[in-house]
Amino acid sequence: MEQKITNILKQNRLSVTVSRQKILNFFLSADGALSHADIEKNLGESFDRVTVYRTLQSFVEKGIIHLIPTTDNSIKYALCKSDCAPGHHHDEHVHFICGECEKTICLDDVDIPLVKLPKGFTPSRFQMVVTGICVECK
Amino acid sequence: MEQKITNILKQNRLSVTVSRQKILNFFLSADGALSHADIEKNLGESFDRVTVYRTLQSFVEKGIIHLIPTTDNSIKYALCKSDCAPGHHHDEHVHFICGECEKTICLDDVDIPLVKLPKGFTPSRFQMVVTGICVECK
DNA sequence: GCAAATTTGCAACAACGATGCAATAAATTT
DNA sequence: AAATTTATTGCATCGTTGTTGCAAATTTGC
Repeated sequence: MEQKITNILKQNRLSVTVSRQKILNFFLSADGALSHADIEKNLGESFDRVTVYRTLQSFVEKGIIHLIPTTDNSIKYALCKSDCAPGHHHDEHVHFICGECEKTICLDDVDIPLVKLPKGFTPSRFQMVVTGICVECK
Repeated sequence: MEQKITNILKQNRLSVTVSRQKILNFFLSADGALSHADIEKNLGESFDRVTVYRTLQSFVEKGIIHLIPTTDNSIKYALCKSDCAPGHHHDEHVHFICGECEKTICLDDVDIPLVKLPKGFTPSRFQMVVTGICVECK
């Protein structure tokens, strides 16, 4: 586990630091998407807010995690599947936001269906968010 | 036009005030989705920030406008089609965010395709965001 | 183990959004 | 149409979120 985390960081040409290891570890153990606040809460007082922000930024840039669109002015991050590469994300799955537990869940097995756009629109990325009640909450 | 705006407000049991009229008018004349900042910029110094926030909130509650999910921690609002009702939105169309001009466009004619969720998930709302380059930008 | 390159923490700052309360404006009543 | 009730606005204030510059501390490569 320890080794796996180090490998992921090295593969992405990121220095292996304690904060990056801890944050990445938290993503690997978490079941859903995480917000900045979730991470800070989990890490306690060990790191500065700024460090967390910068760590998340670098993870997004390297394609280790991806952003999930929300309507509530919050940013959520989730681990990318292994076939994500810098600049080229393969997170083309549906995200589910539970209105009860507020968790954001990656439905890795649910592909985003294709849609036909009007003439002239060139899509580069499709994202789909479903709101409702998750399995756990009922 | 003046009359149309007043009617919309009255139909939704909202007092007809200058700020609400101006903001609603801006939505009717705008082609894409608007952020709080867009609205403040457009209105100039005429209204307090708080008034704009509260106006947008009440419009969302009444179903006059709806929220659009974004990944950049900003809130965008767009006019609902006429068949929106309080609590029951019919904004089941695709939203397009242009990476060039940064505009968010409602593709009213593009329906969100149905997806089959895993057992136990009860969906209440589907949203789809496509990023890319819009007609205007190329 | 040492020098160069990164990363971290701190301080300060800006933007965004919420709330309580008094002043103002709109809707109702008579 | 004036008076009363009701709803909205503006102001002050506060908290959260996210950014930037810079010196101190770590990591990396040798």
